[in-house]
Amino acid sequence: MLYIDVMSRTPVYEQIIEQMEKLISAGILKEGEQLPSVRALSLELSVNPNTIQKAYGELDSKGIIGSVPGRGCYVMPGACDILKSIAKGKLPELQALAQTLMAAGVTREEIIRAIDECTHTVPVKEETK
Amino acid sequence: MLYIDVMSRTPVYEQIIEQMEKLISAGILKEGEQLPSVRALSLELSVNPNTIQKAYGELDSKGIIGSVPGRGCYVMPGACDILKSIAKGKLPELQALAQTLMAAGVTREEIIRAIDECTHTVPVKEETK
DNA sequence: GAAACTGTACTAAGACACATAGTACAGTTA
DNA sequence: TAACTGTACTATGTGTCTTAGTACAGTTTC
Repeated sequence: MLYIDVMSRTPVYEQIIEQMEKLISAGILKEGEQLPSVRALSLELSVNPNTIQKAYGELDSKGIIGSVPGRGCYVMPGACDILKSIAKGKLPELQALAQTLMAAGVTREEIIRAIDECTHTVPVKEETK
Repeated sequence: MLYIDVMSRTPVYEQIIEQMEKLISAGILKEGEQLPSVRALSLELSVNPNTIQKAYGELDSKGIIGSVPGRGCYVMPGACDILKSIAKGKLPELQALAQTLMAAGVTREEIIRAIDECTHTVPVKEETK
């Protein structure tokens, strides 16, 4: 379900956050659905329970998941809306990258073509098997 | 000439590298031109000379600048070409970001509009959120 | 030649984030 | 009661980044 790259410069807990958010945005983890427990996921990913807890804690503070002591963690209703507004907040990051590329001589068309290339093939919506 | 954000998560030496590369791409630092000395820049930016040396060392190993012991560091001829090819190598990074945004519900048009917005009006400056 | 610059190469130390390890406690469920 | 759940805490190890200090060799200028 999740894949951890221990060699990556991005911390493990952030990788977990990013992938959980993608699963929720994609509808693979539905609103109201229960997440794997801290201990179960730590075993599955071979990381420390504290690392999972840190990831879950941040998702909780964002309002994306809700934690119920004794019961478990659940995807909050409205999580997708929150994720979309967070995503819009990341547009400046994309703008900065685009600016860097164009300053180095990459053209607007090359950038847009690259975006179209990678987003055409993503099967987030039509999934009827 | 350069601005360091000590609160940033990106290391100081990387900030120096990025900004030097932008200055070279923009033609503000021309090929063949001499860079400020390690010690002078360390005083100007209030960082340790070792930090400057680390930045210069990486720029050197990329072939963007050349170091001559006793004389100084100079922008290498062909630096802009190298920078452009490095920039093209960063397209996957931009693709990944675009994919994340679109997976969260941001539309292709919103992304392209954001890119056009920032690249039309901003010359070479950097804008950190 | 001397002085003042240049880049370069070390070692040592501190700060900080990340991750692991272990323990403990309270709430929920079967 | 037993087995799960989240949560909190301390301690420890590790790696990167940064600073500090020293030293050496080459170049330039006077």
